Amino acid sequence: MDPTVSKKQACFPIRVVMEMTNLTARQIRYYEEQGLIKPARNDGNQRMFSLEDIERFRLIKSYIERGINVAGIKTILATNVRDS
Amino acid sequence: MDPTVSKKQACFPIRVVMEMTNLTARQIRYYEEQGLIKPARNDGNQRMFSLEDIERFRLIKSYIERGINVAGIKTILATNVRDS
DNA sequence: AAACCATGTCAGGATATCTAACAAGACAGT
DNA sequence: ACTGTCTTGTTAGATATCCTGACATGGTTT
Repeated sequence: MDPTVSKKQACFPIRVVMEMTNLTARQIRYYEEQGLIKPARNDGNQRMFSLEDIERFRLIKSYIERGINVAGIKTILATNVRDS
Repeated sequence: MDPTVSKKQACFPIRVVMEMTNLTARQIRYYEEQGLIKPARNDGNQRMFSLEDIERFRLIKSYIERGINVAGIKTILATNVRDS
């Protein structure tokens, strides 16, 4: 009865993701451009993010803060993630 | 570690609520206008809804479908809800 | 018939997001 | 020191979304 959001449900616009991750829109788009993440799009071509995406951004951010560059993160995520 | 959304966190724009509730934007705004619900607003004055709001809309919708009018729903919700 | 209720629809304006481009600081290699 | 690459900022123009207010309409009540 209580409403929930499944982890894969793409229901968050970029602004909310910015707030939830403390990343800038520029960073979010750049990480996508670099293939670290592939958010869904709505009919108007606007990015829509899931909780899984947000979790991934937090991971990315923690790696960035540890000084790992995008190429490294890409490799780490590729080997860690079972994309079903 | 896993990301979650608290029930009171206002993170859904109206379009997502439309999809999640099968209500029209007109209905959503009308129910607010009638005092059935009071969604948050972001800095740009756009409505931002929480999971609690969505739950409330589902409740409202079920009453509407049972033929109860807005005045009746208002009373029901007012007596049922403990607004902390 | 007149009034009211709930919703649709439209217009004009404000806000949000998109892509593409250029700028710039940090850092690496030469 | 120079050059190139990486990451992020910023800006511009276009598109998408959302806002309020107004009028329209079918259904119900009086």
